[in-house]
Amino acid sequence: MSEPVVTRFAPSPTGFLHIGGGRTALFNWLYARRHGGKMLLRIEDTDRERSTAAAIAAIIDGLKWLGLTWDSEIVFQFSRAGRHRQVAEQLLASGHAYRCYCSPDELTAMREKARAEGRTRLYDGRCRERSTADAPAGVKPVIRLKAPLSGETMVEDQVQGRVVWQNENLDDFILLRSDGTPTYMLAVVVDDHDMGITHIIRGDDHLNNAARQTQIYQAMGWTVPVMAHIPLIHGPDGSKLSKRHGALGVDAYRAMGYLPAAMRNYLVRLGWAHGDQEIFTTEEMIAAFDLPQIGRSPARFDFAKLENLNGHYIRTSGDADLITQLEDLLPHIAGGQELASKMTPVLRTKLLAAMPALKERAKTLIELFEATRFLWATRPLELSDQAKLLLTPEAKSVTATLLPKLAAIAEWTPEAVEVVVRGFAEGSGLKLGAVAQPLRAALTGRTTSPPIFDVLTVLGRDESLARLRDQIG
RNA sequence: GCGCCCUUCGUCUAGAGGCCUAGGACACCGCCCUUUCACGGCGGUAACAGGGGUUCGAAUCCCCUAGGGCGCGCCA
Repeated sequence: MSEPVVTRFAPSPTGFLHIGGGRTALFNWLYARRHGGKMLLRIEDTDRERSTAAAIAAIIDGLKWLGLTWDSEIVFQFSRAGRHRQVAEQLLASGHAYRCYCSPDELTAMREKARAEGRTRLYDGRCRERSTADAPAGVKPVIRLKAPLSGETMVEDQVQGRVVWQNENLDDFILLRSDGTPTYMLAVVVDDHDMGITHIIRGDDHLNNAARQTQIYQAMGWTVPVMAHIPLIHGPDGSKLSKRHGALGVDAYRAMGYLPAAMRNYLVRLGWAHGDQEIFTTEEMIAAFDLPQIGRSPARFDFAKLENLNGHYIRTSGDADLITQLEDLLPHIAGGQELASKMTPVLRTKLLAAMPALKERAKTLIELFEATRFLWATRPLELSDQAKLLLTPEAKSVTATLLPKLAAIAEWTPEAVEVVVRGFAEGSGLKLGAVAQPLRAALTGRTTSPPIFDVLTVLGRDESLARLRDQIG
């Protein structure tokens, strides 16, 4: 209650914003909102080789799509290198760090030897007591933290509980590289401190780093922020999330037709629960979210549940809003640009009219879009060659009576009508679904959702026709 | 190899010693609704990793084993 909460999301711009990062951002955002605090965004671009402007753009774009906003200006870590170096020098001056002249080759040899002898691969601290007078000429040193040799380092984690490391299992890690740039370990601590971060919420792959970072905080005499290490998301088979599973950029989820609200709801329930509640509005999430309730075991990514949730959000979305969502989606799917150019006020009116019936049966925006294809299609509708094989004399005769209506309302070619009627006539107990099959083939050769209004039209039901007129105009 | 973390239905989870013959959701299977597909309703299959303790009593506490994950870089 005393100090205002400040959280942060700190991705490294070496790729897209993947689903795990999205969840971490969500948790940080929720926690900040819950406590009336702020969430800051820091781009950890100290790896100049791998950081790209495209990745930064993708991360920002992904966060915006998820509806996650950050406060203040974005902090670029690389720009703070001077400050990081200053802290390293300070640590050196206070005796909490030392210069190490070990060459990469020497370190590799040391690790190889340790491995061969079955010992730990930690740095053995050989330069710790080496005086500068003994420094080999021409070697640019790195600066290492003079970590405590005995005792223990403890992290009071909001998710993991109290985690303790014996200090002999922690080594003198590098703070400043030989070229004067800071390592991740130093940069994170300095930035989190300078940015006034009160709560660090991040993936539990950083749990081990938390111990080392705690040692830096202690060496500097700084207050250690509250930490919460959340379990990583795994693939459906329990292994590490790979691209094959769901380690896609959030933009991929947008392209698959998932709604931001559904993503948020799915992500927040992955590893976190609030009793039996499954559906959360953003406000409910904010009100209920808390760190200790987050589970400690990794959760598997399940597309089926995401889809179910997405279907729920599509059904409960406003019709006009869905059309907006579809328009936003168009640029992200194949051939979408072309279709986008076909959007007219008339088409929009038709989409709006059809939406109440269509949104009930779509799990993704892609499915919803496919269900509207009959409205986008150029009329008269073409008959596929495969469908022509279904034509029979009986169908043709029945068609004659329905044709005028259909031509006027649905703009079908005679052949298309015949195919459907034939399918309908083939068995008295024929289900509408059976009719839909040849119909699909007849229309555009597609095997996607049946254009239900067109089917009803063919059936000649006055009621259906009236409804069709009302809804599609 | 060393260190740290984890382990309840197929999946996400509820569960903080008796309320548990373990609850909810997704998925799956039936039935109902329905002139298709959905939605909705009703019902069903399905789990405390294994073994030892502690306790009158353990999914809940302790130990061991097994399995999984993460870390051990002049990457972040």
